[in-house]
Amino acid sequence: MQIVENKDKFREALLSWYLREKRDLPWRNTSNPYYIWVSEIMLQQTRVDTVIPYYERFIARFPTMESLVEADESDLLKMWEGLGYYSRVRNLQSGVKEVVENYGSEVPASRKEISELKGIGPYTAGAILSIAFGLPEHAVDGNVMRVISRLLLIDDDIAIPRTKRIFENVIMDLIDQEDPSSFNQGLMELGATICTPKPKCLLCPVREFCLAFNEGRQEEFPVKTKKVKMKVVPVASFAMRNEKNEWLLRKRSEKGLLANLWEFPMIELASLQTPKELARVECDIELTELLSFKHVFSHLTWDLTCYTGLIQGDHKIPDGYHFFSNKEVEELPKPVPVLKIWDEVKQQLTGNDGK
DNA sequence: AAACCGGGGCT
DNA sequence: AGCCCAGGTTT
Repeated sequence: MQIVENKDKFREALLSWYLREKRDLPWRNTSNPYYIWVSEIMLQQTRVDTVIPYYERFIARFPTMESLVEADESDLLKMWEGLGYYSRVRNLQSGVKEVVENYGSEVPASRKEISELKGIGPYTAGAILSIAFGLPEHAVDGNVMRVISRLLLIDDDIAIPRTKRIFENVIMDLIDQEDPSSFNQGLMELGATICTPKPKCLLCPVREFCLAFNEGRQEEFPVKTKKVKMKVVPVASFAMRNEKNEWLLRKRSEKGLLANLWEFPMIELASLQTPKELARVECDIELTELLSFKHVFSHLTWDLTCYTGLIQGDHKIPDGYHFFSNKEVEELPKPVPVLKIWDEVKQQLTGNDGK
C-alpha cells in the first residue's frame, strides 16, 4: 500500500500507534509554549534520557520566561553543565528576552515571527508551532528524514543542506490537519524507537506503507555521505593549588569551544619538553601526574594528561587566572573533562584526609 | 556550502 | 572505532 494514494490510512495508522504507545515525558504533560520551547532546545542533538533530569531542574529553577530573563550567565551555564552545546542556553535566554520585551511574554504563533527568535531554526519553529499551538507546520529533523526516506525511497543525500527542503515539502503534503502535534511527534517517536538506524521493522505500525521495507532495502536509507576523520590534540592540564589550598582556574574565551566555562590551565602540547620538565625549569615547581584520558568532541579529541602541584612563595599569576576555594570551584560551571579532573582531585583530597 | 559547536549511548 | 542523536549559527 503506497502512502501517496492512502494518506488518510497512513495518518490513522501513525496517530493511533503514537497515541497508544507514546512515552510519558515531562514536556508532554504541558501546553505551555515556553516549556515546549525549553524541551526542544535541550533535545537538539541530545537524547531523551539525558534531557529529562536537566529539563526538570531547569523548569523548577526558571518556571517563567521572566525568571529566565533575569538569570546571570553563570547560573544558566551551571544549569546546563554537562549537557554540551552551551550556546544553546545563551540563545534561549536571548530569545525568551525578545518575547518578554517585544511580544508581551506571549510566544508568537507564526513561523515568520518565531523564526526570528535567537536559537530557533526551521526545525524548532515547526516543533513549537505544531506541539504548542496545534498548527500544521513541518518539523524535519534527522529522525524524520530517516523515516520518510525509507517510506518513500528518497535517496537524496541528507548530508546536503538543500535536501531538507524535499522532506519539508513531503511533510506539508502529508501532515494531519486535525492533530499536527501528534503527527509530528509520532514521526519523531517512530524514528527514535523503531525506525532507528538499525530498524525494527517487525514492530513498525506503518511498515505496510514503507517502500523500503517492501523491497527489503530499509538499511540502505537514508543516504548520507561520510565525514572526514577528526584529529587528536595532545593537551596538558594543570591542577595547581597554593599554600591556602586554593585552586588556580581560568575562564575560557567568550567565543569558540566551551565558551565562558571554567578550566584548570591547559596547553596544547607543541613543545618537545615534557610539562614536568618545563615547570621545574621555568618555575621551580614540582609536578606529579594526576590522570590521563581522552575526551571526544564531535570534531576533535583531546588526549589529555593532567598534572598537579603546589605553588609556594611568590609567583606572578597572569591576567584572567584566579585562585578559588574548594567550595568556589564546586560552584563554577565546568565542562565534562574539567569535571573529571576535579573529581580526581577531590578523591585525592579525601584519601589524604582519611589517613 | 562548509565549519563550528558537546556529550553520551550504541554497535 | 565509527555512527548517531527531537539542530542552529557563523563564515
